[in-house]
Amino acid sequence: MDQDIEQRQLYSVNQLADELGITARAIRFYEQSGLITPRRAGANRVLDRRDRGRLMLILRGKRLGFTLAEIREYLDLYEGDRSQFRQVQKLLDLTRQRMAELEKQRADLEQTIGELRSIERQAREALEAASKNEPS
Amino acid sequence: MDQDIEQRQLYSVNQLADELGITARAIRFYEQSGLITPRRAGANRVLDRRDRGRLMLILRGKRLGFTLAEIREYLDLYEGDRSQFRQVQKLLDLTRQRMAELEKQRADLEQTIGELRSIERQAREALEAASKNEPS
DNA sequence: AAGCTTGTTGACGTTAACGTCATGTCGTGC
DNA sequence: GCACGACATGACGTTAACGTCAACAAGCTT
Repeated sequence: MDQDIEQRQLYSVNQLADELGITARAIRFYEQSGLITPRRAGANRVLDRRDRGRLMLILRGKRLGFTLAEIREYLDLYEGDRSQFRQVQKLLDLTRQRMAELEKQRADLEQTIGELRSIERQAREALEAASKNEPS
Repeated sequence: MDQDIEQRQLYSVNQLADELGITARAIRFYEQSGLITPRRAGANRVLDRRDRGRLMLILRGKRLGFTLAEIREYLDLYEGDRSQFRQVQKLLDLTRQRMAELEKQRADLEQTIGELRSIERQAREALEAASKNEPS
């Protein structure tokens, strides 16, 4: 069925770790922290597309400076029970809260990038001026 | 003179810590790490506008997920010797490198914000639909 | 003079997010 | 049947960025 088709692609810890540029230890740690729940074949972990997707979200979260605990909440946003009022309310709250954080971060980012651009321009001009005065 | 006018505003560690929403311990730690070098009045630290500015840069850097070591490099960009070729070259390199990082981060950020918006919309619609079916 | 406040310097504790062994198991090729 | 490689599970080590606490000093205030 569809599931078989969709989830045909399977990985071992090391395979996926390699592909994502992390270590198997990290993946095991994420599992232990409850961020992913890969299946098993005997004792061995078997990761699928879904695990891969979550791992990519985890890595993005880390790049954005979130802790694993925060990332966990974020992941829950995706798969929370969307049928109950309370759940949806909480979802809405968390989402808005997180968005506020991210938008502040975006402002910081824009400003910093702007300043770096300015520094870069100054440095470039200084080099150009120097090469005019001292054409080796 | 101008300096006296500009730097009239002075702070104790705790004053400035309060204002910036951090602790005095953190400020002392930043000093120990070489990120700031406040003056002294006897044994007591005396912080001025410049220290305040650097601290704000430090905090912004942290919000952007940089380590203190990286922030230190970043701060040096602002006050590095801009008269020597090697220095300026290095400055240019570091700046561009950092800008690349930040622009990647910005992409991550845009995508995440977009996803959160979508989740928020879904949650909002679910709530609205529910309130139509069950008008308490 | 005594006490309170606000500061100082160590020194040690803490948390997050893994890294790094040590040791054990399982399937496979030879 | 045995070596080998890939995996597993503890257990302990590590780093960054402070928190916390003890012990002390200086400057008021009563």
